[in-house]
Amino acid sequence: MRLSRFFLPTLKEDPKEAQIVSHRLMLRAGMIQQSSAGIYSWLPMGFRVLKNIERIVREEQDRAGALEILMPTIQPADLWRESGRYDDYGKEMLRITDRHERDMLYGPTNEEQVTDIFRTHVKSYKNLPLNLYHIQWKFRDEVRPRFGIMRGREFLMKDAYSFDLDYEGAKTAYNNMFVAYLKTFARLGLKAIPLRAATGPIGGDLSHEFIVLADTGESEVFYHKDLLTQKTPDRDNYTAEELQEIVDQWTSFYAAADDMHDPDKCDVSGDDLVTRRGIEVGHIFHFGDKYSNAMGATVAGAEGKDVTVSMGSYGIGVSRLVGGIIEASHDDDGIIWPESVAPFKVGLINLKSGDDACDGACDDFYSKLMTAGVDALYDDTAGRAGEKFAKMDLIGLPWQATIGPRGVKSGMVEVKNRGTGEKQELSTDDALNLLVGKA
RNA sequence: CGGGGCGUAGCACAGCCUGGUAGUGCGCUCGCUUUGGGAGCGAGAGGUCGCAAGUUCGAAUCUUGCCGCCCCGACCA
Repeated sequence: MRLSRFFLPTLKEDPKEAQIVSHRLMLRAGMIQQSSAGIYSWLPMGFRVLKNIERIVREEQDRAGALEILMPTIQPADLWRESGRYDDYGKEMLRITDRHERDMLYGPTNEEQVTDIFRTHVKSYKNLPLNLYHIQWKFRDEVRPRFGIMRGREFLMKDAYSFDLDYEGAKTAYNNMFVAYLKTFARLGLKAIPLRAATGPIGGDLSHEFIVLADTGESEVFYHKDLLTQKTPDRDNYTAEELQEIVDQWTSFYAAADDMHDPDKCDVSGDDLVTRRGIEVGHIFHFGDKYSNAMGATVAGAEGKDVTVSMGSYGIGVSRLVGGIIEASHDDDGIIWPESVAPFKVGLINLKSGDDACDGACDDFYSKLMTAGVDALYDDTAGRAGEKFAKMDLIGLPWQATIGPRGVKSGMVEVKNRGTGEKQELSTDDALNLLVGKA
């Protein structure tokens, strides 16, 4: 993509409403535009990152055996009356009345909707286990939206729902998602730690939240330092026993958010206990028959009798992750995107647009990158060098390739790693090989 | 939901107290000079001062009401 043809409204100054770093950088890097409190438009740069995160989340859900569907944003109130949550949910639920005076709502979550799908079509234990997920916009009318995209009212969430015949099956489904989450967050370049969590209004008796460590996180977390050095599971198709082992291993270390942390009951000694701040980016629940019972989601068991299915739900805040990743990965100059989610892999800087030699070398290098399938943003604009460097650092592409009058004669390209700041002068071919290898 | 703050050009802000032709910097457009870390000079474009009512000869400025947004706390993917 040529920058001259792109839409990238960057800002030199900090918008005053943006207090935390991810919000500031997202606005400055032209990723989002606020529409109203807690509601944002996604501009091309932001949308690309959002889609990359969504893609990774989807791939890992698919690998874990979950099946993607798409449920609507607008739901009928009657479904929620069945579960009893229409009255329980309170003002966070955005309620809408259609032209026929029917009560509708903008879904804050989809347990009722998915349970309705399940009970309509699944009648036999032979069709279990089943895990259905979707990646859809949610709306929760938060009293106080803040932190930009991190706590919006409208947000993109992956939510999966598992259906099993009994508790043991449900626990395996839960463990399966637990492991899928470890893999997902690792691919996103994040250190995410699972914490035992209170189950809250969704109900149930087993729940973990996944926290990304970042200094600007909303809550304080306490954990054993060895938790961060655990090996991320990397295989597919673990058996139930293997899943349990992995979960047992990861949960054997002490980890608690401030609301669950009790210094008296914490047996981790001083140096081993780490205290940091974190952002919740995922949450998994086992809640048994809370919804299946209320809504009549039963299947015929092996003995021919109806059995109420055991369910769990598993959320990942996809849009929140955009902010979460920035919180976890930035410096004074701007964002540092992990390669897996970067909007482009390489930023190509033409230091002297309008100069025939520079233009020629850059155009040539750019077309080679494209031919090699490297997603590059080519700054072919007439700006000055400093301005181009600053902008490239701000938007945080993992690799920068700079071609200017100095190197063009000798056929050299300067390649910079945005994360480490390391620069190297390479021949065009070597630079190309390096960047192709990374993409 | 309790407490606090702010609405003036795309962004950051001054002007308001003490009413009298709407300003500054950045950004944007054009020209020239520059060109390896957010350039210099010159010339431009861009604002019904959040909305409404009131006071006044006259309101960005004073009064009242409304709307919007942000921050702190309690609550949440």
